[in-house]
Amino acid sequence: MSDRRTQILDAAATLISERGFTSTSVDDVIKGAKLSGKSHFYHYFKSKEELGYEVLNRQFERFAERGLAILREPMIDPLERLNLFIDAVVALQSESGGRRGSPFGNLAAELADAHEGFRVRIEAVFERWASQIRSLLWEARPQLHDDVDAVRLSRFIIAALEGAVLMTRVKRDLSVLEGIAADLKRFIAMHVRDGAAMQLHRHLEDAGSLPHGIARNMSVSSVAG
Amino acid sequence: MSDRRTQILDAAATLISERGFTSTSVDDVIKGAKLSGKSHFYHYFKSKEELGYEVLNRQFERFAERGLAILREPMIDPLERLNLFIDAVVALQSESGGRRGSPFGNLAAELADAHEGFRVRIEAVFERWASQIRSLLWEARPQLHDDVDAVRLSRFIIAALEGAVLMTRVKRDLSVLEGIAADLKRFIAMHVRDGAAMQLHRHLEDAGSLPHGIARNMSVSSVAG
DNA sequence: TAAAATTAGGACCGTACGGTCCAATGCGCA
DNA sequence: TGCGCATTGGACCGTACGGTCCTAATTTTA
Repeated sequence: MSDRRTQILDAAATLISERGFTSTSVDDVIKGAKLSGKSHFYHYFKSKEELGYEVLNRQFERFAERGLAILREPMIDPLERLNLFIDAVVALQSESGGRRGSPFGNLAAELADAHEGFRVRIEAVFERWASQIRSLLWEARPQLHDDVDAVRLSRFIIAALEGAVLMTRVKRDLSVLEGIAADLKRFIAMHVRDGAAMQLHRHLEDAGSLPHGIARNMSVSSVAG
Repeated sequence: MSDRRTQILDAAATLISERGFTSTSVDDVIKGAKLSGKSHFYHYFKSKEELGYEVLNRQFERFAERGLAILREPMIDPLERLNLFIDAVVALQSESGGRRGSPFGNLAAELADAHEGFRVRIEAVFERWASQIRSLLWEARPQLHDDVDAVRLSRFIIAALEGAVLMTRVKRDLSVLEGIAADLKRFIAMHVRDGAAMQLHRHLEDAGSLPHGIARNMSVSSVAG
């Protein structure tokens, strides 16, 4: 992959995450990537659409590096990893001051109905994400209730996070995301075997500021039960 | 309010909820509302922006009629109303086959960053929505734990629903929303006083098909406790 | 019946968009 | 030296967009 290509992709990713795909013109991308003109751009990408697809993949890979990688850490208790992952999403959002949304959620809302090509690709991204969480839940299954539905729970986690990011953008208030993240952790804790963690959560209203706390308690409770 | 105006607003609402605001042209609206030409449109609206604002308000009012009205029903137990409301959101989404998203979430994702005028108005819509849920929770406070944070819980409910609708659109699968709705009910049940409802929820995995069930049990448990 | 509001229809404008084409210039590499 | 790729720069095209202006017919209302 040439230098210029990634340069263009980076510039496009920033612009698209700020203004959306439709509202980002090829000329904007050219300016952002400091290209000489359109022919320079079309030397690397055959269309704006193709650029969009590649940006989407690239965004996922970045997200995978920073967020999803946590879900795979083999040395940490799986449920603790899940909490760390939620913290990572919050942290990622903090960097843009709550202004920029999830790069997938944005595109999803903008293009899911209008553009089938994007819809399919975004669906695939969500599926890859969900499958990461599912396999983590599978790993944590000794600690969880027998009737926990990993498919449903993974979807719930993603939906809650996407919705939280959206509301955070609208309100321009990071505390919205922080609050929902903490509640989400409590919801997950609800699925942990025996009552210990379920009673516990009420003493951990400030779970957001103690991200490691809950998960450790989860492990303890599962060992106890 | 003249007949034509509402006709235009209806057509615009449909188009915008299908394609988004940016991708809906004034000419599209004119075709949709069967107007004779642009001058006819601009006779009623001074700009496309103004149209958008009014559509947003109108969408909220419709949503308020069908969905939010349930939250205010004085004769039904408040927590049961909350479950009925969640069912109503699912039903609303079913009508478009899961294709059309929440009219607010769509606009929020599309315009929150790009257009301050819309952002502020969408924020106001969410706030009105959240305040309805807050006052319901206030009404239900004898049944709830003392430490329930109504502001946070109302935000969580809205975020989860918005995220669920978004994912349903992307996957084109209504069962996603149904599953998340059921989980959301369980999350709410988690805030109910004493352990009865919390143990109960595990026997009500199919809460989605028994919307009245949980809430009735909530009332019972709160009476018992 | 006259004034006022609504409907109709079209020409027009400036701008922006995605995309094409072309000609010229560097540039490294065999 | 020559081949091929990267870069530069700009003209150009068709289309679509939001919005204005103007005239005339039709309907409503006082």
